[in-house]
Amino acid sequence: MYRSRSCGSLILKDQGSEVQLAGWVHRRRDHGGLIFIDLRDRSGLIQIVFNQDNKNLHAQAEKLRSEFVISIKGNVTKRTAEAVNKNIPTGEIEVVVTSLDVLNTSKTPPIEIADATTEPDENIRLKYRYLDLRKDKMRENLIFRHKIIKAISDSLDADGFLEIETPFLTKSTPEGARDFLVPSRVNSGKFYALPQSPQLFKQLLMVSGMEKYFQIVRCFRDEDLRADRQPEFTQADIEMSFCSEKDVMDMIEKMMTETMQALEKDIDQYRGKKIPKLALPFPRMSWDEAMERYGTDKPDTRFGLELVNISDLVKEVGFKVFSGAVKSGGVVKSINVKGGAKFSRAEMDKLEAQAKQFGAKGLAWLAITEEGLKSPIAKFFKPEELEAIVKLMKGEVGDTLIFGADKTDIVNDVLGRIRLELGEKLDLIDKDSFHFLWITDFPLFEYSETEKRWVSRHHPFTAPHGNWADLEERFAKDPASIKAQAYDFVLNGSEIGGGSIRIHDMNIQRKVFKMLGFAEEEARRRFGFLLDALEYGAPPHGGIALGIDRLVMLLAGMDSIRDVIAFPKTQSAFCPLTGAPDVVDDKQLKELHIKLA
RNA sequence: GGGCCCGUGGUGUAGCCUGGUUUAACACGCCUGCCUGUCACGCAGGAGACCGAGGGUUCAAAUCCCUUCGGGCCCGCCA
Repeated sequence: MYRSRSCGSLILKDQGSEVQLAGWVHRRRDHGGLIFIDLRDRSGLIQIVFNQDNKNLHAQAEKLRSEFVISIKGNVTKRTAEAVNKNIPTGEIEVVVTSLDVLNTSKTPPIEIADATTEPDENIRLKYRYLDLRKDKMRENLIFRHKIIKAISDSLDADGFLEIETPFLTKSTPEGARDFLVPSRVNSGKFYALPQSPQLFKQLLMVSGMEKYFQIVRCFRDEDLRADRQPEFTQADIEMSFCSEKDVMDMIEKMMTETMQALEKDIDQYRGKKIPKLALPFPRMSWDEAMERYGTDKPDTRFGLELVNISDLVKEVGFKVFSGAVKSGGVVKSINVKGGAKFSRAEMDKLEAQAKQFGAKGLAWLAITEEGLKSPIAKFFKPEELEAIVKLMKGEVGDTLIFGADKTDIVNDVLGRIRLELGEKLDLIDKDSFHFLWITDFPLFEYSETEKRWVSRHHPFTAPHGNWADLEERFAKDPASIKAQAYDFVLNGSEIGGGSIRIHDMNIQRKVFKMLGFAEEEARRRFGFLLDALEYGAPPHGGIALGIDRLVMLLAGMDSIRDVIAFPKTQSAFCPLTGAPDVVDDKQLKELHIKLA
């Protein structure tokens, strides 16, 4: 036996009892005759004391160094009033050691575990991840992650959902992200793909009559990495039968609320303050409205600075950039940057440079000052035209209006991004608030410029809104106007989940494949198993998948998904710890029937 | 595929712009010694980097230039 108690569990009431503890030497304070050690295990810290009552023991203690692993026996003692350390939970007590066992020594670690203020280069953190994870923050993050997953699982379990595993070695499907491929040894020249999500399997489970399925499951997408994107990531994948969109959203709201309740203390601790309770139901906003007001399908509603469409006001003005944009089917939108008039010319130039980077031709602006309107474009307008714009924008002295004029999607994209920049720059974002939001009524299709065809916005199994019978007619007329029974779940401007009601009718599914440009034969080859299944009494069904890593990151207030994943990869998809990916033996390649170019 | 930032003892940084008094500085850590109430203990002393790698410019390069490798943020990409 190495221990009878955990370090962090000791409390004042334990005084007088003899305990055995095991853990790591966190810090040592050697006073010569008296040695203090902060002993650390997963539960926390406790100060242990070596005095000179036992000379032999004291001599052993002198040799202890950072990160040595020890087991001790000792007596829990109340500290004197002056000696209490209010900074740690166990600060009222200490353990006077009576015997010491060094279980392992340690080299001086390249990461200072006890130093919470500095953070080594990420390369070093990942190479010595097992040390990095010893630090308080990382340990807390992993514990927090565990609790979130458990809360989600508990909530779904209580609701009658079954956790069912689905294959990792599966079939490559077109559409969507690039697949990770796994060569088959047994089937020469053939490949499995790792799932981008268990999408088709969970639908099949509905056909199987499982009714309510969930899985905390790894998904794989071979795309470039970002602060919030890893090639393998975890989803809470959910599917249910006989449900409407509202049923799914209601269910997720209940689950999220229960999860937030279960995590309340942890979240408050992360933020160092009480976080207000969530307001229910979460706001639901159509995709059209989100694009109109925020220029994005994942609006950060923690602050204002909304986009306002001023096309009607400017379609006849002399300024061709504005009127021309409207006349050619585009749009002119404006943001009232409250207090923006204080920006210097250089700051406005920088903002414009950013807008150009985002794809704008320029960024017009108009400052409302005590001395009147200041703007490089004012001279192109009649005074009453400017007045009307300022009035519509509710402009006041001290504000700056910025404008985007172009094709609708460019204006939305540019101003949407500029809005986020300004939100940060003007410090308008309450970092300790949680704005959950549903975006609904997505377009079913969008046109892909690269592929020169209509592609699914969500995925090809998404059910359209409206009458399914005249789907082809609607598609022929105006593909972009067809809305989907699809919804995204947004938190603070991040997409943390998305789902849809699926097509459960083989004929409709077949038609959608056709619209997407799959020949009958190809659809059969790629998705035949799904089409078959839909012919055997497939119930209406739908579901959603939540990105666990992002959710944990946002709730914990971290800036990178890597801080809530035990062993993540670098931006170049490399693992400094293991050295993966790496070359393999010729023998292995040969068995897999693979010849390198 | 593209843009921007970074790389200096074990760790985090300064120095670089404006090349030469730099024997490359500081903090943490590490080592030795002293110390019985510290808790980021204190005090005294010490070791440790030729500046990511390669090339170039120059009398002289951590410093300027080019190439390359690695890390980060972003665009593209991510149904």
